[in-house]
Amino acid sequence: MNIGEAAAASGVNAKMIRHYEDIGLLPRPARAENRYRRYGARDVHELRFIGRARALGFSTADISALLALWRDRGRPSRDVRRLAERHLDDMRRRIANLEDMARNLETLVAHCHGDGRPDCPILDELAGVGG
Amino acid sequence: MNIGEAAAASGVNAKMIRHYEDIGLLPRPARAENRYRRYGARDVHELRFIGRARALGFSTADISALLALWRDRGRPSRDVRRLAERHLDDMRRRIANLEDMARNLETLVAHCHGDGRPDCPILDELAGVGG
DNA sequence: CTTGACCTTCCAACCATGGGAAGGTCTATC
DNA sequence: GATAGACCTTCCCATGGTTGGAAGGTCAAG
Repeated sequence: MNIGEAAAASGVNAKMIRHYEDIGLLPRPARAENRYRRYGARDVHELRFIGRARALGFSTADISALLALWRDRGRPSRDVRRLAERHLDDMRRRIANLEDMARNLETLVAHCHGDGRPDCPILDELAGVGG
Repeated sequence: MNIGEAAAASGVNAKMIRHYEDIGLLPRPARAENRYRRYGARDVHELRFIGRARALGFSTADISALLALWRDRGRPSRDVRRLAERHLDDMRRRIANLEDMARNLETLVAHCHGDGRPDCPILDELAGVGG
């Protein structure tokens, strides 16, 4: 099947399929006589794998490692879990950062009249007034 | 004062000060005879403003708007608050996305032995096994 | 005069994704 | 068999925030 069909079948668009090939995440596929890329069921399977990993927030570097682990039937599940835990920690850190910022901004917004008057605690805080 | 002192005084490093100038966030400063940028207390104040806004997660585009609102003494606080609320919504969306991913991955990690055995629900899920 | 710290501009990289140009190929329809 | 439209190819560029470095000018202290 051509790249467009593989994209439709996997949910990964053609542009990204070429990109994943570029960065070595996917092996270079066989080419037809017209130089079109040719994909099979196995490729679509890997593309779906990538799509699901992306949906869990894994970076392409992580996905590369996950694919290698997946291809290696005998790998210890320890390795997979460790990778997932590192990613989880990273996400928790990002969440905590965002929540910190959101909480602070929420407080400021709550104290801002938000009407026609010019005085505004949000700008005051940013300007370092009384902070 | 030179850019290095302004950086030290504001907490925004020199590289970023030049960048903010490039993208029009800051006015181009006066230059000394040696072409060095010259900054004053007002500039340091604006840089601190930018630093605090970045710490609240505002994009440079938002900060540009906030600076304009700040400089305009008569602006209605409504405008500031609206901008802040949009940013808050955006952050909440990002948090929700991350939490979704983290929850899903947590479940998978919890079900993975994480020992020497090869079977791993994380890879199974990514591969679409039983999913 | 030399050394080292500072400054200048310019170029490039990260990451994932998307847009688009310029050109080749296939398929359906007239 | 011509033409249209959908598909494919490679290539370059942009995003956003930040960092790194190269190559060169300037200044202060020794």
